[in-house]
Amino acid sequence: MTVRRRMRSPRGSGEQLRGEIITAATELLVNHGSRDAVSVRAVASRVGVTPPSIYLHFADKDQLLDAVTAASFEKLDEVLAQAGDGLDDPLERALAEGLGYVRFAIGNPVLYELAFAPRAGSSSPSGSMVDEVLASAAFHRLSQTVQALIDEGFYPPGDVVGSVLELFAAAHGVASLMITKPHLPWGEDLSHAENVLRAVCFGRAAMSVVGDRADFDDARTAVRSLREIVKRR
Amino acid sequence: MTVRRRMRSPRGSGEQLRGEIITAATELLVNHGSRDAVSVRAVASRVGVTPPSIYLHFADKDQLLDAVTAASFEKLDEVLAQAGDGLDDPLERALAEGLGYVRFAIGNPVLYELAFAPRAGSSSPSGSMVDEVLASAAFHRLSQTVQALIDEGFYPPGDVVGSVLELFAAAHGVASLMITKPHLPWGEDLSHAENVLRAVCFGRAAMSVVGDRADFDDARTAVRSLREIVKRR
DNA sequence: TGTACATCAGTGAACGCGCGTTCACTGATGTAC
DNA sequence: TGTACATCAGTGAACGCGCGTTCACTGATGTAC
Repeated sequence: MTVRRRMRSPRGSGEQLRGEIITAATELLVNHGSRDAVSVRAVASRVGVTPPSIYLHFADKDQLLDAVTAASFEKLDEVLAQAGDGLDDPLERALAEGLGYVRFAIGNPVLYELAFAPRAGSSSPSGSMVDEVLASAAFHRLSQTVQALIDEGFYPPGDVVGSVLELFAAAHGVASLMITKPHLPWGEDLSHAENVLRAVCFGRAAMSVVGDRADFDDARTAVRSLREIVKRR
Repeated sequence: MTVRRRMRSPRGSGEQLRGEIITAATELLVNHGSRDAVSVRAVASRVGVTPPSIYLHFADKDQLLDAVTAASFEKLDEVLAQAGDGLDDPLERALAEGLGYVRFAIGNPVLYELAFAPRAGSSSPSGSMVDEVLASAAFHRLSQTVQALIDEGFYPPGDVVGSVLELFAAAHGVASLMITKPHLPWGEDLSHAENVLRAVCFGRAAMSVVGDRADFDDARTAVRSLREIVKRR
């Protein structure tokens, strides 16, 4: 293995190495298919630096991985922004953002896995991590879309966060399953993901009409009525 | 640490140790909160046996973990059976089984994590693992429920597996998120999971009425019509 | 302008550790003759 | 009935490995007087 030695950073800019470390760790995750590939030694070697240098910028390995995850979340928000760009219809935007989410996840499976891997010590209710997800730009973006759905009268008003979490759970479920069980018959494209996202969007809206706590007789009646309407059209 | 030595198995029943090993590995996963707690040494010690003995029953550590996962899937099927037992209405059974699934997952988070952790070498299309999930008793059970939904006219006929995967993805999404992001506002009970499952069930049925590939104008119209119907009732 | 000193961005070598796995061996139990 | 042998269910000790992390040190660059 060729060990390229990195140029030493000029005086004022020691922070530069920090970014290079995060990038190198991310590349290791992406190129090799496993998070085991990310060792402090491997990261250091890729940057062209010795292992102790890592500790000049991160207290320990966990903090490095946290930084990688944070960077991924920022990247995710960019993808969502691009996916929903120019779509004025909030329903279409919700679908597009959901699909963008799934596409990002299955395009960066190991990164995604890391972001959603249970980290040791996460059981501690450490205040700041309560809204690690809630505070992310990506979550904020989805919230705006859901708020638009509410304003349009398609989604029930009130619990924006809850509705976002529903969408989030649906997108995460499809993405996570497609990544971890790739042999299941998902089809060639993202049509399965699209079906799930459409179903949950539409179902959320329709359930709110028949009542959140409605039993299934209501749902059944609603679907039958719907069928009549469509037939008559 | 007290090392209890296990009695040597009588002549014909060496297979007995196999079961004890799987049980011990499972308990290690459950008791400690991490899959790192499962080392060959730790498992052997818990059983009361020396590490090399493990290799009398499993070719390597991966095979041991595979066996643990398989045992978990069987346990899952039992939970689903219990959850749906006595419910003749397929809609209610679908919801109950979905909730049972989520309950099992969040009740056994580390076991669940292991079952859905990407394993090295899973990229090889090794024939037998294509339908590891599809062939499971749990999947078969959900298929029967979905088939009943189709027979009842609530779900669209045809793609049973696809519809099961939708339910599966929804349940997995909620469960996985609740496990890995426990600080998000899920509420005290499983009401959020219930909302998602209801939405996807109802949405699936309703989308099939307005057409699988219908654009969102149809969905919007359908929801408005639904609202009229409910208002008039 | 010269020089002593502080700071910064690292290096080099080593630490102890637990891991998965292998190898040669043991000793009780059953079986063949 | 006795005994040689095969088999079974393990043991005990060791292998090499890569890991996260620490510690004392270096050498270039800036700053104070």
